[in-house]
Amino acid sequence: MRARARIKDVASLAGVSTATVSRALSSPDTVGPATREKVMEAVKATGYRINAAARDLRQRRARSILILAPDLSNTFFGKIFAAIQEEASDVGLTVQISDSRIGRDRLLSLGYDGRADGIVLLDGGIDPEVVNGWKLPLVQLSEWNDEYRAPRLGIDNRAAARLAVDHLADLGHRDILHVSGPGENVLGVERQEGFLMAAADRGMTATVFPGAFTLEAGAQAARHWAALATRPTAVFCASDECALGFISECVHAGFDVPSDVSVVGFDDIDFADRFLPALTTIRQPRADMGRAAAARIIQMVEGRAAGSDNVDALPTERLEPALIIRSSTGTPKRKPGAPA
Amino acid sequence: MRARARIKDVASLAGVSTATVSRALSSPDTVGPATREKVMEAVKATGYRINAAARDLRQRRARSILILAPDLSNTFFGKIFAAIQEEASDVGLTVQISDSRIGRDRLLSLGYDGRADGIVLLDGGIDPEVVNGWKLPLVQLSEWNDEYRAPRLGIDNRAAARLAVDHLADLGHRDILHVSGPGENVLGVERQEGFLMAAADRGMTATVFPGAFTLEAGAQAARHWAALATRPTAVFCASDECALGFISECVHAGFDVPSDVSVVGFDDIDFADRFLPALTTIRQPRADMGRAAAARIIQMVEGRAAGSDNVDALPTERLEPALIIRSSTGTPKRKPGAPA
DNA sequence: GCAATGTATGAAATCGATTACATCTGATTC
DNA sequence: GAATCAGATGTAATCGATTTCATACATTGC
Repeated sequence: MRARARIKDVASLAGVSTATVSRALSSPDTVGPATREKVMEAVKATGYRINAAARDLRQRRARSILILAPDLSNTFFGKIFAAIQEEASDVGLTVQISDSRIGRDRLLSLGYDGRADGIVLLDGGIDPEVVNGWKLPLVQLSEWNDEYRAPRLGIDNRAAARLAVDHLADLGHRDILHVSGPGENVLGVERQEGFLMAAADRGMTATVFPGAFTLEAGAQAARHWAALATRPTAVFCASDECALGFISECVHAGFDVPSDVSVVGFDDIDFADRFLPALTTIRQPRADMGRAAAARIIQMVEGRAAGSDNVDALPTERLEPALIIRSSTGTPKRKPGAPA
Repeated sequence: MRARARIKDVASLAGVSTATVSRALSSPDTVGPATREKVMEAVKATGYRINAAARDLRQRRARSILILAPDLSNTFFGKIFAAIQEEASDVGLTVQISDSRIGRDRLLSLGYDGRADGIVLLDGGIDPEVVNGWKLPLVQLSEWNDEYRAPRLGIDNRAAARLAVDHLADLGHRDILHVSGPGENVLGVERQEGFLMAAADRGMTATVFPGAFTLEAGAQAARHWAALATRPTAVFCASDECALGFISECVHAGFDVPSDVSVVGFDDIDFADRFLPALTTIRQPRADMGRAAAARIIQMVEGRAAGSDNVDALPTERLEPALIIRSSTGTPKRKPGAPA
């Protein structure tokens, strides 16, 4: 077997023109049944597969979507990637993936070189000039940035934080701590705002430690917490990883969770329910988020191909977070010496 | 601003031919300095970006590599994806990603439609006919299959299992259990073989529970273990997830790790050192694996482009696993009633 | 029996770049 | 001053598909 067969080879083997082969493959009902048969045989005989570059060039589409995320190794993204890829594959689109922190020029090219028909953006921290410079259908997922002209999909992080705070309030906690996400991140900021507002509404004493979404940030926050003169009886962490880091460090320091401190995480990663203690957390429906983003971007891409022009303006979509109560939260211990 | 600028637009604005623009961009030193300047200005003025489909068609390369993995959401792959993407991006290649279980025909197309120059394959379970049917540079990473005609990169799983067994033997365990990977998976098979051989060499009693790489498989194995009349004092699990599931279930059933049972995992995922107890495990250098695979596939792709023909035949490469000792393993409890 | 219509097919233009080859200019050599 | 050469640039072919338009033929209606 020599080089790849081209459409020309199929055509001459079948004794028809390339136009007919093309038609037989892409819209079979426009060619005669006998011809179609001949073509299909020739395709099989030559092992012909379409050359995507040639087709994409002619049709000015790429049949591919691009996912941009700030850190591909973040376990939070895995399920989202999988869901997007599944939806995309179902409609014949391939998926490209790239770290969104690869440098301005490379990034601009990615959205501009005709290899992607649409972009799912999981990073709200990219220069808006770059993002708005792309002339492609774009969906913001999970994170967002008000300056991007693109619809947003994700949960309401303020409301989600309120779920956590209300749960702790209901358990009887009066003095609570938040280990926040990184300061420049919208998700962290909104969760913190939701935390503070909800705590105020419930008349609770609220403290915030600036943190990050990482295990290490949680561990560090735990050390600060432990050093406090009067320690809050409950902690709401900006991510599950942060929460697990917090718990881990607390336990190592001799504290018990939840009797010394209740901990609520955020995300509901796979390990959350197997951790010891199993983690109470706010679930983000990551697979749903991925599916919704994929559906939206596909709709935009196809809509654009079909000529409707206002598909890009479809509105923001909210998905529902849920409070998952497990074993890392409980009622606060009575203060030593306090009345029963 | 209208539609995207094409090379023709740049050429006429700069007052040169398209050939000159092309040369000014791809090999600047072959055009005169004044011309180069004019072209660059025209590029800036028009906002021109190359159309990748056209370039790829003409050059018969895609400047893209494809990663195929059996489950994109598996946390094990994240670091690998990130490492590959980083290396690829450095040399101007984009990365496509797909689940490798998307159906034979789609899969065949992926390696055949000219959109990828090379493939990194993380799945040893694909029909060899499909894999060998691709006429592309190919690297097997982590998993492999002897019938694929492609170099392999990964650790020696038998030797890795031996590290775990030796560690347990050194601690004084005499009766050990292995919760294996899924039966059809080479990684699971080799780890099991390594386990059995090492246990035999050390004169230990060895049992195997068929399992999987999942949390749930570990939990289930723990229930079986707990039900045993004489329980092995140590367990080697085929993955960290499995190990965490095992520990979690044991603790819930009232056992203590490591005093009732020592547990060794495999992979060293990020959570391993924050779990309670911190998990003793075999580290797979995932970032190194990704980097090595990327380097290899890039070498093959460039080599092929440069005309050398035997790059595909480069040999298998072994990376070193390491035993990471943490808190989930310890000396076995003396049997009740046994002499001190 | 003839115009009108529809169906199947082919020829050739097209998508937007790269590149082989031709041409032109000016410098170098003898 | 002619011959040679190198460097810069342009012309046109090319990559491999899709799609417009034209054509050939069969079918329908009157």
